[in-house]
Amino acid sequence: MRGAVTASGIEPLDLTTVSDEDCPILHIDMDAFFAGVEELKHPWARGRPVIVGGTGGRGVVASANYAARRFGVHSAMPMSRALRACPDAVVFPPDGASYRRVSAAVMDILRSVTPEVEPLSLDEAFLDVSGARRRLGGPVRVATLIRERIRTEQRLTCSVGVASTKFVAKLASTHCKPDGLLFVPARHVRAFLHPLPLGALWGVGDKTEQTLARLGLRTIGDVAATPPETLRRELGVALGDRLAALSQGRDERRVVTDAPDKSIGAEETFAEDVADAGRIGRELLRLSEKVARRLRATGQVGRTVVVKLRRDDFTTITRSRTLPDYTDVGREISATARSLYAAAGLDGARLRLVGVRVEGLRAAAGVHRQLALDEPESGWRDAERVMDLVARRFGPAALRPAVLAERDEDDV
DNA sequence: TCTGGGGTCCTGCTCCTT
DNA sequence: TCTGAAGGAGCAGGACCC
Repeated sequence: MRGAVTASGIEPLDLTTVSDEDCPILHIDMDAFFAGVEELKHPWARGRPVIVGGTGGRGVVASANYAARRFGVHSAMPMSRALRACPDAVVFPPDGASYRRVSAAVMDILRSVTPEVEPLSLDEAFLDVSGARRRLGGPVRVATLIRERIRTEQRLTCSVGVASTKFVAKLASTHCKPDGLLFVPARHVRAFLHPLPLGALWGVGDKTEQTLARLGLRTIGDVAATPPETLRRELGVALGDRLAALSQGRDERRVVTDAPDKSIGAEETFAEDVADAGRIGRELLRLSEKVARRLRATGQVGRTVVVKLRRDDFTTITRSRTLPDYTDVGREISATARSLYAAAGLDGARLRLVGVRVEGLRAAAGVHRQLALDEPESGWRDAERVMDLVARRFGPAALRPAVLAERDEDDV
């Protein structure tokens, strides 16, 4: 689809009749990105249903191409169910390195258009192309150019929404998938938004949709017609106010090019539920080392350690502790994580998932670290930096704590 | 049907300090 | 010196997004 929203609906795009001057926000969304990259790597799979996702007993679909989607397959669907719906699908396990490489190339294309690029994930980004007008033309022309370059240089398709705000641009790109371009002029925003279902609103998932449905609301237009006090009372101040604004087409968020990380974490679902405290402790150590490595690789330190534990009945508890000092040392993170697990009183409980996350991040360079009285100046921190160097040279499995040595580690 | 992994944001509560 | 209010930090849990 290459169209524009008009007073009478969506029509073929004709810039001689409508101006895109006040709509500088672009939302670029790659079509079935992971599946598309796999099709490039494995040309024999082209034209067949392709699913990317975990192939273990508890895997879910991370991405499915449009041939697979015709069978009802969608992301986050359990793989077992996806394969029942589409038994002839070709299944690939996720290959993060390839996706990151292609994503970086796509982001380079976007940044060659404007430095005002806000990546949302590997396959999505917002752009503010106000500054590119003189060099490249108006927003719709820039969107067309980007689509052509991604197609010819990366052999992938994407969909682009063009609008005056982030929220509407994102809805527009979703609306024209796959391989589309949709321009929503500022004066037609409400006509575009109001017929859409509640779930299209940013921040409305299953629970919120049920709450709003109890009030008899079905569409974004219904939300727009509801008094803000009612939304606040039912959903809380923050969400109520946000939905009231979005439903009217108001969205003050700017394109942010360098938002700092708030947290870094790692988690793992066991192939089968685990009750053995020793095994859970080793998993917490492995995840802590992984998180610490990522902190050091990105030059960050953090202060709050959060442990996530999910029981076999899917109830999830979290426990956190804020440390006296910032850290990027795996030993410190794992000692805290294991002590939080011990204090949670889940000894003997069957767990399906454990996770470790570090919050309260800062740039390591800006943090002066206070040594404890009994702490040598060169300790685990230096040892782990040497381990980083070894891992970079010989691979991540070359060096690891002895208690993890019996495990194959392919996800570091 | 049976639910991954990486995140952000919000709310409500407790505790501590001023 | 005691007490209560206000505000901030820390913590736990839930909802949501891709």
